[in-house]
Amino acid sequence: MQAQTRIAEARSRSVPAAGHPAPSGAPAPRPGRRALDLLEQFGTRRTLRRGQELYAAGEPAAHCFRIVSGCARMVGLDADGRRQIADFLFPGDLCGFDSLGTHDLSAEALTETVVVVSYPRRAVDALAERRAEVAACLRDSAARSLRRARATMFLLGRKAAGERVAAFLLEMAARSPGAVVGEAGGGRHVALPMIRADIADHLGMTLETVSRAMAQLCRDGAIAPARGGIEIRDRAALEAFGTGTRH
Amino acid sequence: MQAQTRIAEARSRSVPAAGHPAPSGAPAPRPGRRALDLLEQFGTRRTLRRGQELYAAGEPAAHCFRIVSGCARMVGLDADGRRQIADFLFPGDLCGFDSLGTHDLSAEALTETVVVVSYPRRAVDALAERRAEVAACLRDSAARSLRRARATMFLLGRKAAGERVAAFLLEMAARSPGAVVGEAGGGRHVALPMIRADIADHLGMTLETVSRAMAQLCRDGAIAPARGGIEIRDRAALEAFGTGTRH
DNA sequence: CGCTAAGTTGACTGTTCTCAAACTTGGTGG
DNA sequence: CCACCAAGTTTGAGAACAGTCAACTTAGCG
Repeated sequence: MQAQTRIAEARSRSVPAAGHPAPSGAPAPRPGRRALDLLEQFGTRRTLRRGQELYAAGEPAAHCFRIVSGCARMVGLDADGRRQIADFLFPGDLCGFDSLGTHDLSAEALTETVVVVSYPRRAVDALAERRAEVAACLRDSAARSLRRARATMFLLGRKAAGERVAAFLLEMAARSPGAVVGEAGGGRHVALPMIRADIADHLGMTLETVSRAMAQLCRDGAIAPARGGIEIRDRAALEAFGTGTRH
Repeated sequence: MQAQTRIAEARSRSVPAAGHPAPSGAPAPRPGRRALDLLEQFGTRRTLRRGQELYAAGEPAAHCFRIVSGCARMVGLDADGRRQIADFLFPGDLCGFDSLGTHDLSAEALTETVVVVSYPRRAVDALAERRAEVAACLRDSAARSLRRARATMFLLGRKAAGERVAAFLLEMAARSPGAVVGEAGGGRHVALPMIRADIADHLGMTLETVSRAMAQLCRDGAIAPARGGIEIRDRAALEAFGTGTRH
């Protein structure tokens, strides 16, 4: 476990463990997300097959999207072919709204079929211009993305392999479609529509290390393999896993 | 060098190396940042000493800030005392504008004195409500923060130690006060107001490893030590450094 | 001119990567 | 119906990058 600059007085002001401000806390009020209903009239439905792109990095951001069903991933590639998955997207999630000019990442369908609603950027901007509540909603959405990104930064910079996998599974449990906020955990099924390589590229590690960490979690009885994902058997064990190992 | 999921067709749509969309490219138009001048009437000036907090993580976001002079850091701490510096702030940079409800990170003065302008959150929100161009400006600012955060995620997840340090120095060169956009590089002085531990906590490594990487860069002739920072001697060498090593 | 904080360097350890092989799983076609 | 194949996953053995611990040097400051 890497211990440099270990701050002695680690007070209550700590970084949220996973992506969410309060993973099992308040039911997330999402102030005025209803405001986006005004946008619905401009939306057109689209269906994608697995691996297809909603948009590519560098492309002019002409459209934004809302996931209706299925899952997607937001992918960054560098010149060497190294890949970083910034985030996974589930039904209800927005993407492309926080791009300026061009998209900085690609968005790709993860499941066999993904249904999205596509909004023309011009319509979004025009509506935000006229209706302050829409602008506020978009600002709020961007702030939420930023908060999630920062939690991921913390995970990538300061957590050991085991901790990352455990945090990832807990986040998936909280975000997956059908996740019940405030669920006590235990016997909870968590769908993992992405392959190991995707998880690895999200967590900044190799797929082998992901596999090993999950095998260890199974041996510890924290999780159990299940069709298309895992089942959380011991939430406390999952939360504690990997602490005390960082290089 | 970690090579899993190395995508063969690494096309042109690649992640920007450092934090900036185009580090040496277009002069960054910043559409309508002038709009924030409307906010100036609500701003009050404040001076902080080194180590003092602008705000603490978890605190209600009652104020937002603009750095006038000096530098600051945005810090996340977890319960174990592990620290992650999400970003450094330089004169002209905004912070606290993208918080919803509470600040998710702390902001702390880095240099001996930091002068900031403080804006009451209520005034910011009220102005954004009435003036669409202000709302657009804030949305734009949040998008830029998000883009920077994603570039850092890529760096933390997929770059080797040497590459991280090199990318960091190049980013500092681009962002430091007095940075001339489009400067050819070579003989360029880069101020580093933060200590090694800060750099380490930003790059997700130990201060010893940061020190070793910088020593190597000096030996390679890419940089040279200079008072309060470094000097870039060979920009190309700096850009190429560390590629070909990732575990 | 000593004191403290910051930075450097060395030796050693270990977590994670790399390479490689075996094993599932699901789909296809003979 | 089952052999076969491809994609994905698991597991093992060894290497190496980066972390840990520790000593030493340098810089700043009263």
